[in-house]
Amino acid sequence: MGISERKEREKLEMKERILNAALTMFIEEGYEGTSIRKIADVIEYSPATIYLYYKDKDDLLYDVQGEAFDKLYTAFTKEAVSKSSRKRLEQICESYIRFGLTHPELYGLMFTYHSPMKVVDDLPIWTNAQSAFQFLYDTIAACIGEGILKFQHVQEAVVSIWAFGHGLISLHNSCRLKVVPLESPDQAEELIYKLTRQFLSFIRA
Amino acid sequence: MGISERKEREKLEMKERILNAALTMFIEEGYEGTSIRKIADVIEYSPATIYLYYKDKDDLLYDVQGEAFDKLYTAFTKEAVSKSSRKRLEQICESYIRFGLTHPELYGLMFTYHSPMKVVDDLPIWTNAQSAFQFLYDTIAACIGEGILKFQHVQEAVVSIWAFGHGLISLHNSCRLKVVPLESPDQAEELIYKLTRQFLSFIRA
DNA sequence: TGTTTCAATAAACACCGTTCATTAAATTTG
DNA sequence: CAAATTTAATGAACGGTGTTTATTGAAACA
Repeated sequence: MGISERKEREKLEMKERILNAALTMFIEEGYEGTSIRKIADVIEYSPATIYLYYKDKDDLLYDVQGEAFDKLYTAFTKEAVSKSSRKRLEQICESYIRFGLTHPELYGLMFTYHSPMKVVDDLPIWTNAQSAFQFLYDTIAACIGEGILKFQHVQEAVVSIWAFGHGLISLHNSCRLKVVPLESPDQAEELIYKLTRQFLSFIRA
Repeated sequence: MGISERKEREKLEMKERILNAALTMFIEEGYEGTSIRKIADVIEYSPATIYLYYKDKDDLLYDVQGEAFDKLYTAFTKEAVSKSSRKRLEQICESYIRFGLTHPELYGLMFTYHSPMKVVDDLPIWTNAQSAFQFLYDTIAACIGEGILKFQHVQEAVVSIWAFGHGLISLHNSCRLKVVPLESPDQAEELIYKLTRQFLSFIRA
């Protein structure tokens, strides 16, 4: 009975086609430019077909968010490779900032938009962010273990460092840094990298 | 010629009626629950009428954002009154955090949603945030003048402190702190206040 | 009183997410 | 192989959205 296996494989392939179209559209057109109808157009199926593979749009965007977190985790494992936990933390932060500035729309889906989190509301845990989060957590735990950070509790350190980086990126990506007089867009990005390094120096023991 | 004056007054009154309805609806129903048609329903006019007073929905939401910033500035002036600039900075931060946690939807309109910022795109400056921002800026400038912060440049201090507070609030309001194992929602809020105080201690000279 | 100005609106346009009865093809059964 | 059944796909509709425009009717002016 190879038929049911083939059908299941085709089902997965179709779901992946939808996901890829959604991911591409999201990167190129952003949240507002990504609609079920346009995705259906791209994959040359009717809008109703998408609902055979995804419960609703939030469900689909949750998987797109998952892809985005895969990209972030890949960036971490490629760019934060130092054996020194202190240096690795710096590399993670820089990698995180670069990701947020380079992929603003994906970043919004990962950390800002409510839509994909509606799926998580019922669930006990938000698995999409798990790998990337664990990578940061472990590195900070190592730092604290070595006594090179002012923090005593890993959880507090993680939330603080994350919040600082996220605050900078999200204020920048949402154009809120416009209240701050800056000479150029480049200056804003350079400031963000600088302030991150400065923050890390402030929390060093 | 009192007629043109009366007409202008009526025009302003109508615009205010629309604005108040939008503000109330935004607080109670949030961004997604606020539509032109529902606002029109509340004020008992047709949807098209709103477009005689506001160019588009973004234009209206920009004014709602302005009202929200007025509320924040009022909170600042009421809750951050210490003569000590160091203490006043702490009061501003606590006031900011409390505002963000108490009015999540308004906070999103002020610092997250793109919609109201489309109006600012063409403008040279984002005036809505001016007063509240200046209040923070002046206090930090005083702190640096007294040499009680590790920062040398006011701009860098403002962006860093703001980003830290904003990061905490926005991660919390968008449910992203779900990756962090916390025992209760209350614990999350208490953690946010604690980390803010801790951050301020880290940047103290 | 007749004319003009203008605020308000009904109706339409072009989208959106989503549901459901119908169709047609693939699979299983007799 | 033919008939019955399962199932993937869809057309059409529902109720919603922001926005535009031609039309109406009342107020202001001459």
